[in-house]
Amino acid sequence: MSSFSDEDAFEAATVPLSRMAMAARPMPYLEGLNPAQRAAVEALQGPVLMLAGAGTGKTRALTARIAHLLTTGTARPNEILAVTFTNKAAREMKHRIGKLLGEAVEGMPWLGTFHSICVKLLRRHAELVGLKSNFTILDTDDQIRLLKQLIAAEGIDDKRWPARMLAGIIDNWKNKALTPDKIPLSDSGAFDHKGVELYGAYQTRLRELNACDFGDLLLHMVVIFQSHEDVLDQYRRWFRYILVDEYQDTNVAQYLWLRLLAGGHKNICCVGDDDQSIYGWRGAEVGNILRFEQDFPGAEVVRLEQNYRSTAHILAAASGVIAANKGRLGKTLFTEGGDGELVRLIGHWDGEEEARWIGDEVEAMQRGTRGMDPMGLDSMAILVRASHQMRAFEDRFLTIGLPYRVIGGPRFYERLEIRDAMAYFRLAVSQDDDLAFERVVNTPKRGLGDKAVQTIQRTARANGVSLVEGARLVCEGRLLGGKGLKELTLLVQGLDRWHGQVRAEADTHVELAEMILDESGYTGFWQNDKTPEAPGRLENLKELVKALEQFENLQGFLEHVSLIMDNETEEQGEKVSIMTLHAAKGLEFPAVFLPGWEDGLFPSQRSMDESGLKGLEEERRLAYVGITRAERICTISFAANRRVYGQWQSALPSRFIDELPADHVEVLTPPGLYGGGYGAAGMAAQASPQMQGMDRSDLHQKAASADVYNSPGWRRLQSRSQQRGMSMPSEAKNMTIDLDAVSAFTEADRVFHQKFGYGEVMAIEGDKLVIEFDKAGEKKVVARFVVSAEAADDVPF
DNA sequence: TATAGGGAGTTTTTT
DNA sequence: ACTCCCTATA
Repeated sequence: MSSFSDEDAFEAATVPLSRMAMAARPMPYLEGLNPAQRAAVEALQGPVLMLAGAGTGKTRALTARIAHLLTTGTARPNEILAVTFTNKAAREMKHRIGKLLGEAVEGMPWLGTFHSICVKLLRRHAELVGLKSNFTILDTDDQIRLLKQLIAAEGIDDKRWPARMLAGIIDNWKNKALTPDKIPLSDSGAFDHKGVELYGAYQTRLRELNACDFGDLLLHMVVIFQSHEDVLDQYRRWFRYILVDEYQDTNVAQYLWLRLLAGGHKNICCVGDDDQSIYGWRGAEVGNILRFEQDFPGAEVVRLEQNYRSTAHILAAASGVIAANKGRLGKTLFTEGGDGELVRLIGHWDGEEEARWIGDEVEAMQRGTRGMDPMGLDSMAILVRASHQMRAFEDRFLTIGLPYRVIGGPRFYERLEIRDAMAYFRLAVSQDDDLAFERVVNTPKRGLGDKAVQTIQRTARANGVSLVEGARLVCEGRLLGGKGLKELTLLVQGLDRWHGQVRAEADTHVELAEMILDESGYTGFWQNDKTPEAPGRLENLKELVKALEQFENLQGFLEHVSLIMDNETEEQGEKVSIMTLHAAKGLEFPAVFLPGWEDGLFPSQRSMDESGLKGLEEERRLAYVGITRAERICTISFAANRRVYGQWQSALPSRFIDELPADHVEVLTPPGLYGGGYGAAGMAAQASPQMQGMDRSDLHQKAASADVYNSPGWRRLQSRSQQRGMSMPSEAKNMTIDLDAVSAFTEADRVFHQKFGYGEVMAIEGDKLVIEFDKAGEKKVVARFVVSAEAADDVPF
């Protein structure tokens, strides 16, 4: 290809041609778009904010927009910068663009996550921030280990000032695009007044190691763009059209990065939903999306409000909750579908019963119930606020043999065995990788403990060489004793051999990887391990080697792996999904269960304590995200009692429950309330209320015990149900709300509690009683859940 | 050097 | 209650 004018000629000839082509070329991707989506697709020039409510066909509009840019000849694939947050979203988008345009579309090289795009850019310009282009990317573990060393070097007590904390502080600064010299005075007290200094030391150390952490990928690029106008200009011309997904999740660094790149042509289209901003705690700034019109004057704002996912009742419930937030851009979701089922609300005695009920309900829905078609387990999901809530469900589902799948959890590449294996690969590629050496020097056990490692470090530092070189010197100088010396010599020889193989490219990199894991003794280490996890770990190692096949060589693999490996182990089989609300964002299920709606748990107390109203509003958005995941059936539940950190605690229903619009909610009666919950009547009712063909109001009449009904939240539900013409259990209605429950007891009283049985009052603390139970030990219990022992004797449990 | 037991922490999570 | 991490101890 001649260096000039092929491109120019192409350009000159194709502009008019492309116009003609535009008229002629079919645009099937426009078909079936609603007017708002179509507007968002066709507004190609200038800044556009696409406010896309949950389930409004955002990805569809976004991919159609890209197809439109390409089909009309407005941009070529490599001129479009399209950014997502996760690899999954990037893959999905690639896939869908491919489908829209047929196989003809050549890969979009600049469609990817913020991080993967920044890595590509940073490898080109690494020298501008003092790195070499083959820098390594540290993950959180490496980061902590490094910081620990720096903290120790400063002589700081890492008990009071843990490395994790410093890592968090530094991450926050990086999220805000603050380099060590830019930290505001107000932050100077951070980490015992040593934070800023340590941050500086950390950055220096990273540079020495030719490494950077995840935050640096963005930060370095922002610094480069800010200080090298020529580089910025180059990319401004290069990326003629910019698209951003999940804009409400961008942090300051990402925002600056985008603004710098879009600064020239301002052809930037940001897609997002301020109501689904749930990542404030990791630096996301809702303000970015709220400010878009100020940042880009004259921006076109398109609202996608027609929802294709949920029934009208579900949308109304979600809208009712989110309406309590202030400072929203405002959207009104609507559907052309039917009302569907009311959102179901149910209170339970405790968390175990809640899990039991949901398990039964899942099975009932699987069979088909109340005239509804049977539903596959894949169609159902349980969404919890915090991962520890999953346990109750796992326990329950295990006992009843209900297949489930937990989404989330540790990422593949974060697993111990994967990281160990990677460290060996890293060392084979580059012997300068001190962090990798530290990681594997005694894994598997080689009798090289702290003392040996210190000797190696001292030797390395004294000679100004890497740890591998230091180890070599230690071996030559026989600075270690018998077994350790022998093992270390073997290790160094192994490293040299593998490094030689990498350079010689004698074997395929897959064979080489297997050889390294084998010869290092790492595979054998897990084969000899008798813990139950060992087989799984070996399996993971196999998968790692398999993943290698997709790359040219080890180097290529290492460059990308930290950014692209994720949990793509697609388990087969029909299973109910259990995951956190955060993990559920972007997903949808015909039936969704939202358990644990209790104040303190959801909204999370910690979130409210730490971030006040802002925190509460983010929790509310989380509730909104949860409800809008449901297509047809949405079931919200709460428990009056729950074990928290080993202590039983009672809680009130979530304040979000009050915000549900009554007209769209149906209050179900908890089976556990019949006949005391654990007696025969309770079990019978609980087993299958629907199957027995009982009307709910019949069941209501049978309710006997109703402590849950004493909570203010339940009383609000009660009055609401009555408005809706439902009848509450007569016992519950007549039950007096005994606000002075505590005063009914004195120390040494014999009492009875439904869950813990008989016990003796030891002390009174506020509205709680400290009770020494005969069987369950000492517990702190809210007084109204306790009756005197004599009274209990009269009730047949 | 390996391991048992004390102590502290315990929302959410991507890259 | 449970887990992780560190330290004292064999």
